[in-house]
Amino acid sequence: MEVACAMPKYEKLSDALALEESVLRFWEQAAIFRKSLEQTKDKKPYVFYEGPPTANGKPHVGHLMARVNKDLFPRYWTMKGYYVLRKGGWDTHGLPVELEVEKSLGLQSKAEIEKFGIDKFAQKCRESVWMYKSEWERFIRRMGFWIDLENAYITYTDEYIESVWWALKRIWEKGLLYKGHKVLPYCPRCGTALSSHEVAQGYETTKDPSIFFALKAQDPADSQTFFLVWTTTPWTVPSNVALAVGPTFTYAKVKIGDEFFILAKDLVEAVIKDPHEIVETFSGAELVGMRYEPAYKLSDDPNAYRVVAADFVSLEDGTGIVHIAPAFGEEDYQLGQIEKLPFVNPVDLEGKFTERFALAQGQFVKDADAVIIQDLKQRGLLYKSGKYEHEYPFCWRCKTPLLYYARDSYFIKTTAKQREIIENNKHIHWHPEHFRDGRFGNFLETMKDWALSRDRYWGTPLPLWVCERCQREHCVGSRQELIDLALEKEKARAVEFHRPWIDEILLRCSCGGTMRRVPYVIDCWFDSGMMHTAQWHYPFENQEIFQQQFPADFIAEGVDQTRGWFYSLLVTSTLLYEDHPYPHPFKHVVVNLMGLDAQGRKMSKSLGNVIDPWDMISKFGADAVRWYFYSSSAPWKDKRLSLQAVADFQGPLETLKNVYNFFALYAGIDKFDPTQHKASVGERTLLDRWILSRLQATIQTATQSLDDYDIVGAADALKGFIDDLSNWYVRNSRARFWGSAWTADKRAAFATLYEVLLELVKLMAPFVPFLTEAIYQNLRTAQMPESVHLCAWPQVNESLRDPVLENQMAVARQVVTAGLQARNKAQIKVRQPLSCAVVLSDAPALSTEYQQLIAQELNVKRLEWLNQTMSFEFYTPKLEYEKSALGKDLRGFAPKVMQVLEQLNKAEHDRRVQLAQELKTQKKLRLRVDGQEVELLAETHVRIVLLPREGYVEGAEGTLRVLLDTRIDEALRQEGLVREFVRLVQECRKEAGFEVSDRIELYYEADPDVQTALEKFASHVQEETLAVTLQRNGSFERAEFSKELNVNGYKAKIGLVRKR
RNA sequence: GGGUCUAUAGCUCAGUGGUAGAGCGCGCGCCUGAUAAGCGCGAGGUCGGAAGUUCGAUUCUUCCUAGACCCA
Repeated sequence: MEVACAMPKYEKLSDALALEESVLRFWEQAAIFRKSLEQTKDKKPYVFYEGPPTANGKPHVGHLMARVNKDLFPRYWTMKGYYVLRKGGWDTHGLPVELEVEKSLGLQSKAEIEKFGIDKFAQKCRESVWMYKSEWERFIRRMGFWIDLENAYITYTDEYIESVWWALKRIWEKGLLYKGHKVLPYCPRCGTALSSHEVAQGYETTKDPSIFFALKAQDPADSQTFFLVWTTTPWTVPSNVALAVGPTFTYAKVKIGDEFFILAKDLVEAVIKDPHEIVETFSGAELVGMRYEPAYKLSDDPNAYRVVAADFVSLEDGTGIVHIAPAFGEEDYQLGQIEKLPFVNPVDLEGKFTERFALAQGQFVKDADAVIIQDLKQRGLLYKSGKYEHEYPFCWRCKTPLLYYARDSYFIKTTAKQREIIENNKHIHWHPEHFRDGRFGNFLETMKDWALSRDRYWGTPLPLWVCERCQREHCVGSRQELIDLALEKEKARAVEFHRPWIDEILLRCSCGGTMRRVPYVIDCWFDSGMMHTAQWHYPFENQEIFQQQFPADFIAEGVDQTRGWFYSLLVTSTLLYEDHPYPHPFKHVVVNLMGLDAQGRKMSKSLGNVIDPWDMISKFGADAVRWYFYSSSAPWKDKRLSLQAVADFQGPLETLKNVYNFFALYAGIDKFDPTQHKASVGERTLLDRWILSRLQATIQTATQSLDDYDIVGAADALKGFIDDLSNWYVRNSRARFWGSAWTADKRAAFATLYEVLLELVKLMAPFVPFLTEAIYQNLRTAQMPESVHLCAWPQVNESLRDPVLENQMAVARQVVTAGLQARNKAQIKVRQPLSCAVVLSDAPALSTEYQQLIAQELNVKRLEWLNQTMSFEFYTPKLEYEKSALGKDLRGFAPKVMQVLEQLNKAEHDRRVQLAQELKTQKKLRLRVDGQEVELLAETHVRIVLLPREGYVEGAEGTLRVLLDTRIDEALRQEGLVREFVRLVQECRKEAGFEVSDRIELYYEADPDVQTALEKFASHVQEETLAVTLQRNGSFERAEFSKELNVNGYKAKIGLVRKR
């Protein structure tokens, strides 16, 4: 694209893909994004936070869906005159990165990583996070997403980490960072515990074994009595140290064969399928204290292997007797603490059995299930086994089943600030609103402390040092502090804040001992959750920018971030900035749902239904994809994605292009100069004033909708306006663009459409930045901003608003619709002029201007506007009668009366009018039937309906009716012939490839009827077809184009010569 | 098992305590100085199912079914 010259270019638009490439080049060459920031940099800020992606995976549809929203609002607020700094960001730490590297290096475990070398491993991780960087840049550029990637924050830099350390230290100083020993979901493959929001990402439906096994009661009385116990994790049976019962439940002793089984009475029928009888019942409390023989005796503790009471026992499934293994369940662990049960853990950190459980030593626990089941069976302890389908958590990255495992971990005591976090959330504007108290609010209500530490390598090191001598713990909050406390200060000054280097820094304890760092890194969600602060290396630098850019006005991400980024942002911010007024760190959040496939199924690699965003972009272009997401439905609705779906929503963009192309065609031909060809308000026609008023309404709705973060509402308003512009304004204004002289009317038409298009592309610029830019570049004059994206957002001009006009025009359009309907019914083409159309409406008659418009659209000579519904000039009344009422009141006389009424309906028009008027004024009708006087009541027995009179056909729209006089006299017939002839000539012009403005010589031969008509309307024909001459039997041999025609059944032949 | 949301025309979606709407698609037409465009009309719906509140429920309530997401 070139710099605009004095006159707009009015070029025809190229296809979407070429157009967008050319716009991209223009933006880059002219540095439009940078200029948009420069021109607003002293304005009030509108703050956007980028939720950082990881560039070690390719961009997918989910990113696309969030990113279209992330781009829309910054563009909008920039045009509104705000400074919208859009700092990019990259998430570079954590398990996902490590896993990629492990895979590429062929490493299988933490032991292998350590053998390989943590330093080399860290280096590989640092490189790996940029694997798809160029892919991301290509994607972001091509979609027209404007974000500052050059100054993006990167979570692995020392500066970023230092800010995170600062935050951790503040939390530590508040006493909210503590070391706990808790049962946590643990990934044995990755060798680390996971936080609740990570676990939340990995639930899958899976089938696990379901076994009912028997443990022999040490019943003083004797015999073969067993506790019947249920579990879906047979591998935890060796760790069993107790059985829990509900003290208030009733338990039954059931006899099966020679053996007795104890289980909850209510579950007997569900569990026991063998012939059985209940021999005894007792309460759970009575069972407490009983002892049993474990399946595997791994503890000698006298507290082990007894029945205890617990309130979490349920009768929903199982047997009402719960197997307790404190090493592998949170409730079990807590019960173990209360009951002082031993802690039996024969499983190592890789999830494999140790020598403590020889039967399955070295086996992964899930694989050992089968061995244990087989063993129980052989020993006669297995009552029955099967499969149980349920949701079970897997590691969100490596898909290994998680084990609930008692571990040491550092926690942030988020529960201590739960009230503040919930209160803060209440002030955030969620879109959709129900997320605030619904999905997100519920999550906050059930909040747990944040399990922060990870036994891994590539992440922000947890800045806690512990004294080897006195065990004192210290949290380091900055590099300076590290240097101050370090044994080797120079080393601390230079050290990179990553393992293994940071581990080499030893600190001096106040007791004189040496402090060593704990071995953990932290959950990478804490990293990204700290971006509000760490992106600026605050508080070490950028105090002012931070103040300006905190909190965010707006963020947008997918629903999967509910427990991820949304949560980590809110928690870190609430913990750190307790004095800051709510809400923070974001005021508005737009949540989008995930993409589904065309059948509504979740996209997954295994189904093979994953859509690559590039498929859509390279087929339709970025605008089409963007417009699809904006206009199809709200972001938080399910989206069934397919190429067809995108194609289905392109109508408005095509229409906009057509309107532009129409305008450009004539503006180019007539060299319309917006600085010269102006029109005052008084010179604007009805249609001009109407479209300008509609434009104001559209500006108002679009602005209000975007202010409310209602994207689809704004898109709907724009769609409606484009439709009105094309199908009413342009459609009815075309002839105004053809005139050769610059009359006031022509100036008004050009000026109006020009102004409307300019405003419209501004309104649409945040949605479809490419198309609008291309149109703008063709319309702008040298005085206007260089790019549509540097323009100010349109303001409503109240003086141009005219609601009355808009309402009246709506009525006019109704009349036209009803009239065309009548033509359809009558099977008379619009091209055939008719003498008269009659409007019946409760609305007051429209003024002449409207009536002319309507007459032109309906192609009628005259328009009658009637208010009263009882008009017998065009309608003839018909008596309708109520058979049931007549039958009830007149009995056997009724058929005769009906016969008479039928006859009256065949009477002369005048006679029927007379009856109708009688009925109307007197509310009754007197008839003589067979010499008898009969009185019929209006409404009860008879009522009047109006039928179009002979020669009229009716159409209706709402309460409005339009009658067409369908009688065609000779004059009308001739006009119809002429118009048909003109149409055929126009078609030939097109077929011959002439330009719309080419003058022609026109020759014809035709049947006499046609000939007569043509002679009569010669000048009209010439005007319409731009024929400088119209000759009968002219020299066809000269014609560049000639054709035999069928004019309403008459033969004709024409020849065309183009005049140069 | 629990929570949030969704269910309206073939498809994508609006909407309302009082006879159901749009766009796309389909059928039939129309128009053309927007020309590989444009427009009109028509068909097509037990408003997911059941019960309740009400004079009246697609709308409000409860339950059920299905889907999406989340939690355990």
